[in-house]
Amino acid sequence: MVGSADRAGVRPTIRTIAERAGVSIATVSYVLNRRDLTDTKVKITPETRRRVLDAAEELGYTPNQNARGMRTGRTNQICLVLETVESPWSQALVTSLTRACKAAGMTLLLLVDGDWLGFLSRQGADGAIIATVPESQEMVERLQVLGERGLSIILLSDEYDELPGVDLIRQVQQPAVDEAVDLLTSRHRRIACFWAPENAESRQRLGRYREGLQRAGIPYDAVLVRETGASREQAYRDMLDLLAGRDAPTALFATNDLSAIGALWACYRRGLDVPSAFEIVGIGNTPEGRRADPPLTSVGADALYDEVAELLMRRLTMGPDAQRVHRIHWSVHHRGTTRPLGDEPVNHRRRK
Amino acid sequence: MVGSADRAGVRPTIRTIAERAGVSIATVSYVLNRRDLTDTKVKITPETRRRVLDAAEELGYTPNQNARGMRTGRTNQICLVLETVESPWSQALVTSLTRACKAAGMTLLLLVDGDWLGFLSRQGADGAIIATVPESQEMVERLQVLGERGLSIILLSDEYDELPGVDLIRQVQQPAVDEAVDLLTSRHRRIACFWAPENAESRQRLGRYREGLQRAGIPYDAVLVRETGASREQAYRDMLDLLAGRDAPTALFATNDLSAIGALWACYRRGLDVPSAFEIVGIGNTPEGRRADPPLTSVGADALYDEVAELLMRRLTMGPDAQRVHRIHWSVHHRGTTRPLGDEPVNHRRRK
DNA sequence: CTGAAAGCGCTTACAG
DNA sequence: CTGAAAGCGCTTACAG
Repeated sequence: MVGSADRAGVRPTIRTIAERAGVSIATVSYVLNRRDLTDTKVKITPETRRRVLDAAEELGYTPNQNARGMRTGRTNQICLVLETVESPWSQALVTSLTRACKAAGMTLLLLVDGDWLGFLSRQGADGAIIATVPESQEMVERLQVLGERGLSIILLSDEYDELPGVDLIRQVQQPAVDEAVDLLTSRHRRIACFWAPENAESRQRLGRYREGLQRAGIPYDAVLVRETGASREQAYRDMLDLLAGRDAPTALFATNDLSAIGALWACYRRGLDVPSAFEIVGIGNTPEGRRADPPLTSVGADALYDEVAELLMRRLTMGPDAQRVHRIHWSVHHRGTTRPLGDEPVNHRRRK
Repeated sequence: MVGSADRAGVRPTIRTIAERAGVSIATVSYVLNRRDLTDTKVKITPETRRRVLDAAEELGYTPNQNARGMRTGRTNQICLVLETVESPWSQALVTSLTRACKAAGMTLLLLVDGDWLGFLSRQGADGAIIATVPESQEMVERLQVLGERGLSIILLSDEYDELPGVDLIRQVQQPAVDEAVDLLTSRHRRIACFWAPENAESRQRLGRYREGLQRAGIPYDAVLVRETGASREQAYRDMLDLLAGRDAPTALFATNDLSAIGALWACYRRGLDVPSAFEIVGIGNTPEGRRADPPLTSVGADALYDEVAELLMRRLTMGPDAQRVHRIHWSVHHRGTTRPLGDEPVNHRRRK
């Protein structure tokens, strides 16, 4: 004697369970949400509880998130918005947040290059980490509105001093970036720069490179500056090209870790030892760079990824507080692709 | 004279719009869903339409996806379940699906290593591509139930002959893998193998390697077989180690493209030319491998990623059809890390 | 100890 | 041309 809800193709609801267990839907809801165990005002006999649980089990019941979300306003979902999934930076963020969400019993949803603002507007998540740059001022405003309506939003951006309604993670990059450039200019006169024209941060870093050269009295040479993007392969090719040319560089300032890694292979391919014959500095301080051989010297934050995850969890549990702008200071992480500090300058190889 | 819904922190609903525009909520819904333009039975005067649209605009209205989803049963979301976001294989899938979803006006959600079954059970998406192996038989059964209840599911797996309720994409790997092994054994006697013990497919490929050696009468040498995982870095180190040892290999059969790429760098670092002095075959036919220098010879499907995307869209628009098992045949993609076919065998380098 | 009922924000068949 | 009303599947304050 099966009810209509037993037909294949029909999802069981709490009503189906209630019928089968011979109780009201309220009782089913209480049992399923363990309200009878947590709230002293709700009392259910163990026997009723068992019947409900058994019925749910037999029917293969799973709650309808849409209904639940509409009622409670919560989704138990976190949204991470990424520009690409291919950068080591994104991957580190995914790793940190996956761990944090799992521990908190939440589901992490990645949104790559899609209509994330629409998704969030439609109540897709309780919190969001925006690791892509909003394309327009209007998007920023809509983001703020969402934040003011109660969505926990963390924006990773240096573009704004503050943004009411959202948490802003600002990275104080410049001092450390300048320090890295100065390190190279103190040891080299032919320093290549790899950058990504499509990336605003990379453009700024190119600016720091140029100013650094100026500080050191080194003339700017356009040949040494290559648009590699954030690509191992293009960097590899450009580096081969540079090394084959006359008056080749002896060091590289790469505006992202991936292009630094690509350059590293090119050095090996040409039999150039790093760091004794060639020095490389990357930017981002990514796990990927740390795994290179030798590990990449890189400018970046210390523990950005975990800090983001921690902030999100705090917001979700405690709500916003006064401190909504978070400054993360960068530093130079000296590793294997630069020689130890205090090393005397190498004799600059001149073909002339 | 602002209504209560104008307060900050309160989302406007169609009711708010209706009040402001002086119409019923039904009219608002019709206008917002363009029913008045598409359904001849619904007629709204242009003037009313304008009033509704203006009110929605002023209030910053966005539909509540939970309510809409509960009513319609649709989410307009697609879920891609991935084991990791770091493999080139995953990335290629993300690229293809992002494009397809965008074109179809759907939102692609990535779920990495989370409770994807729970997410799908709770009606999180209209369709799902499962590119991770379900951990238990029970999960497979739950997946089938979801499929039978109307969720469009595509499972990428060779573990099952068929799975009622879901679309199965099976990859016919073996003939092509054997062909690649035979190519190497016809030219080399010292052939390394890089594999990933945690990966079932990789384990099978190791089996094909061993059988291939046997076919060619080449003794199995455990020294040449390394557990590199799917990691550039570990493969790089293992390859350096192998090349430094006595009786070094002259070719590599890598069970995934990433480890093949890592080995390639190691060859360069050691000054070994590829493919003239060392040949490498990877598996996966990934974009990442194609971007290597030289492009990696790799065994894999031709256009797997786009085919998956296309199948999904077909299911979403037309529903399931009789053909629910899809076989994709692999082949050997000869590129730059192997010498042209027909080349005479190289003289095997022996240190002895 | 349990149930009837309201209501979350939508969509849509139906009535005017 | 437009509106009143039912109902999607839940949760929860309230009444017994």
